Amino acid sequence: MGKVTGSRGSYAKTAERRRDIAQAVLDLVVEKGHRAVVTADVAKRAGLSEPGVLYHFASKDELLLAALQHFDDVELTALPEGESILRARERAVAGVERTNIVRLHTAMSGEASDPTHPAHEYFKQRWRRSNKLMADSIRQLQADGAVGPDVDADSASRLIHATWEGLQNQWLAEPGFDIGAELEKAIVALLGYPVEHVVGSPPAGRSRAR
Amino acid sequence: MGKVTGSRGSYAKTAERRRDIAQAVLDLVVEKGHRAVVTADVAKRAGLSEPGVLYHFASKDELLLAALQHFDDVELTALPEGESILRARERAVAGVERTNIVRLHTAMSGEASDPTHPAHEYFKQRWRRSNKLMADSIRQLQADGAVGPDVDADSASRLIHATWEGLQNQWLAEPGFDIGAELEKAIVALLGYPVEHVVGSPPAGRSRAR
DNA sequence: CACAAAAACTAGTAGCGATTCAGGATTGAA
DNA sequence: TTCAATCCTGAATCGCTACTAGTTTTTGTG
Repeated sequence: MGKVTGSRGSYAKTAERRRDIAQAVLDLVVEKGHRAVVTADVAKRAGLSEPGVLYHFASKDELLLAALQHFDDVELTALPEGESILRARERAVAGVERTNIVRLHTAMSGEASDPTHPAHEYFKQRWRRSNKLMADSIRQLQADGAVGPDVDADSASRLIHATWEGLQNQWLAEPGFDIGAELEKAIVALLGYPVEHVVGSPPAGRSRAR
Repeated sequence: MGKVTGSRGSYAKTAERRRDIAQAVLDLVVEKGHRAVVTADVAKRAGLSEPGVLYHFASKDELLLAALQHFDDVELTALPEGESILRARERAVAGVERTNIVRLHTAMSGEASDPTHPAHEYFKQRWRRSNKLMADSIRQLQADGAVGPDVDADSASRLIHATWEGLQNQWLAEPGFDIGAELEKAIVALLGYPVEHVVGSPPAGRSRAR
């Protein structure tokens, strides 16, 4: 049933408020790790009461999801033009201050596989989008003759992303190997091509057409 | 100070009790998903009071860890002799009733990358063990001439495991592709060898020398 | 066997933290 | 200006983990 009356839509400053809150969550995640984040702290940092925060995001899970999405946004817009996204990934994981974000990403991706989880759709879309992006890129390389025509672009894309995600997990458990170098090795093996311009989306930063 | 007196060690039935509890947790995880598991239910199912459960496992995280380890045990011992472990993995993931275990595994592997998390050591050892296992297997294949000498066994092992873990995540978010077939493709690309006997450890089942 | 001492357990409860409720303040379209 | 929709707050509520203090069971020892 459509709403007969009412429904005026969000007020002007609401979008900004939501961004502030998401930023507050992100800050706290980076500082303390997502398990130590409590809604009270989020509220304090965002300059809002606790129910005030929950008015904008219905649950804590949605708060964490908002942080992840917010990170996607700021990360992507901050990417230096011309820098290979592959390299950007390496950078993204190397920074200690981002470790906690990757942790959150990994943990949530486990939780979110439950279709009732608020972040379910997010992760699903995320995989789709980045798989498609990279698959297209591979097809382009094939058209250019840089990659053989026998390579299944969709499958290769899937495998490259899987490798990336898995490497992250290993790296979290025990750092001390060059995650970028390993990934590149996998790409070369899968495509038979020393890639420098295969694009996709970083672990905690989805591609976005601003 | 060493214990001058005292310290009699666990009683006879304690190991069994702990197994019962771990089994109870595992059952509940399979039934409801790990997020819906509460210690009260665990206690009820194990036929014990709540503090009684917490006497054996200090926290809920340890309970979940116990479930994971318990699954490793029963899974590994139940593996039909002669069946390729690669195939076993495929089977393991395909079963719907195991989905919740994989979820738990993934989520926890995110949480556990924090060194203070109870499961930190578990996951670290797990990667090490299975990496070593598969690397040795690859070296064996190289000795047999089935795999070229230019392949870096350690790196390949790392990448295969990473791929496996990543494929699982994708599969959880959106099933509907042949996870075993994809993995095999990756293995072939990385080793240049149609492997049937490369061994490692399944996603939620570590190798154990009973 | 008895009996101390450690281990295994129970009832009760403290207390943290997410969520809800019942309003109050603010915004903006008419 | 008016007034409904939106946004936000203080004060509970409630589910859940984990602790405290004391009780029963097990088991080595004489």
